[in-house]
Amino acid sequence: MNIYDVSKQAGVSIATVSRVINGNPNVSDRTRKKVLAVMEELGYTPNVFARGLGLNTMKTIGIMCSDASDLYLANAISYLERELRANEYDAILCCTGYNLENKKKYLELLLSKRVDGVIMAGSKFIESTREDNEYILNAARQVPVMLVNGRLEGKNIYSILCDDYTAVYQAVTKLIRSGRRRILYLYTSVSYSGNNKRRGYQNASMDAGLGNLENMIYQCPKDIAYSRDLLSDLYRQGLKFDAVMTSDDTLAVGALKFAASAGLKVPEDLSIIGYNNSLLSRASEPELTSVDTKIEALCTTTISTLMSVFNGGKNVPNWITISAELIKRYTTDF
Amino acid sequence: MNIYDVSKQAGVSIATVSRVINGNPNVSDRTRKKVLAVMEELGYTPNVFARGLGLNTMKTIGIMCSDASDLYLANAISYLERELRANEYDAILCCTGYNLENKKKYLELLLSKRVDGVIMAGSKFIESTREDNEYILNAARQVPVMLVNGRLEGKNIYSILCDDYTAVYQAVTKLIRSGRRRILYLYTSVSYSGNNKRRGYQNASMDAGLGNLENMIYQCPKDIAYSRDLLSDLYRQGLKFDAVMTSDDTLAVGALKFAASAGLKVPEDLSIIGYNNSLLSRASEPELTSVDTKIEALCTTTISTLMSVFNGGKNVPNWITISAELIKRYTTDF
DNA sequence: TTGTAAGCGTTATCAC
DNA sequence: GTGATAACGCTTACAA
Repeated sequence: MNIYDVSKQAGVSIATVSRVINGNPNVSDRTRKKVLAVMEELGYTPNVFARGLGLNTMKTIGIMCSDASDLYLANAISYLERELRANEYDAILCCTGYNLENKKKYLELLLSKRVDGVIMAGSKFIESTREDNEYILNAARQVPVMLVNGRLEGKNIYSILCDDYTAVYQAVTKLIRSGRRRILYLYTSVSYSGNNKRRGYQNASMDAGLGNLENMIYQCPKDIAYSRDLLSDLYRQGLKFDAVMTSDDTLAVGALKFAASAGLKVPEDLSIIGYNNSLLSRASEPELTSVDTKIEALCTTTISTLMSVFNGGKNVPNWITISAELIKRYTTDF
Repeated sequence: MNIYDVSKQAGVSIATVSRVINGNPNVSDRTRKKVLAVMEELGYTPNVFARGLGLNTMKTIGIMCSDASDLYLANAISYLERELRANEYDAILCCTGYNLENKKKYLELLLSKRVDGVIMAGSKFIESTREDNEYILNAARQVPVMLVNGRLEGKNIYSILCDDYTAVYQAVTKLIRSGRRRILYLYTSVSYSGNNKRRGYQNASMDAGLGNLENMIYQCPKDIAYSRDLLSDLYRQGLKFDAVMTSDDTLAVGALKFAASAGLKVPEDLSIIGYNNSLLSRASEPELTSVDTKIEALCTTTISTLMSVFNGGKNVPNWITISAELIKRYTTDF
């Protein structure tokens, strides 16, 4: 069942059938209807491989993410896929993990599959040295590369991010204004986004005259139990703190568990702010005040930008920032 | 840059180059090395579209899921993708939502993309009438269809599921043995898996001489607040219950919130059991006793089964069941 | 508006 | 072992 069968049955040439398939206007209505009818009758479906060969594209985008089961990334994937499909693109999913060599390998793999573009979801794809980011710059020579919540300058590379700096700055400022003085900052990892959050924390406390609080900053694996135990340890060691700002809801839930175990009241004795406004922020008790990082807006913007690139749009911005929003719940008293 | 360029440069025919690419043993070591060297030198990558055209496959599997941001499905997707990639298959992700027409449309779409197989992740693809499942039977005429946690009999259809019946039966039996008599059952939706859970609940209470408890069974949207409010309403209306068995951790978290608001102690006044052993079961306070439904095992089994089908394996079972495991935490006192 | 024919870059079947 | 060469099913100039 191919284009020849259809053309024969419809009494036209394959070129005409092809025109009908591709919506070419240079076909008489009568012919178009006839061909369409035959296609329907024969249950004909164009062969996408042959099509890909001729057009050198299969309208497919590679989505790379470190871990599709991560709450934040799972949401991102869901939105990205929805938007891609709305634009008639398929999404090939590629979970890379966190190892650089694997990320390189998988990017190569996607390119060898001739995807029309690559989306890197999450901040874990940008390394600290220029050399280690070379693989992305190289990829961008072949197809547009979209960084959802990552930042890298380069031709054909587009960064769409949340304004994490301002988000944390404002959240911490609110904590300070509500009377908190010893605010702990817990973060999971260093990345462009991670650095911005940290800067937001430090600048907010500097601007409020509390110093940069270097000794109030702690890294912690993205794990509830780790976070809880880290805080318990610090508490036992005598560190005083009346608030915890985190870079992820997971850590905030850990802080909540620490508070419960230490007999601290939230938010009276300990205020806590989460990040990402994930499901966790509504599952915990009390529910977390958290920063909504606007994943959906990030994703829709990513895809619309990508489509602009495909449509040859001039002046497509390489760097788009979206504002976050602080969602107040019950772990803060402002 | 194509196979002709390589063949010219290497001084062999394209047939030989093709043989090298495809690991055909009928090539002398000397020639193979030569060709490999030229491919390397020229940075040649085979064109997957041409390849697909010739082989009529691009080693791609369509993964359908209702919602990639759902905790359970996000995990499933993550495992499925990992296993597919380990077998050198790509995964095209397709989030369908819950509407039947959309599910049909997307399945059609995937088939028109000539995927080599379709995986339906989650129990939401099987409808209650034979007629509404026809679209799956039809698809199975073209490619193998794998149902992860769904059940449908048919040629070329493979169901891999968790033994939900036994899981719930045993969990409820434990509740009864620990002294609970008025056990509420909260479930999110009817499906093959949903029915089995419900049967497990009913049979356990029947077998324990507590009757079938028809009036203790309630449906509730998969939402923390809904679950909390439903229980609050029932409680206010005077319904007595000393335990809640749920079909999903989300509902169990809602039960926890209800307990907190009603001043009920967990597990003393109210025992709660969640389902799926998701992140939520560790984020809540106290942490949920929950049924681990072995998603990973389900997914690895799904892919290994699919590979057996591709390899022409005879006697590939159409129905595989995996046992769940009850994870005891702090919302039960057994 | 329609048809002819030349690609597109492989794989696979023959010969040799 | 290796090389011609015919598929594979489409798109797209170029002609008519």
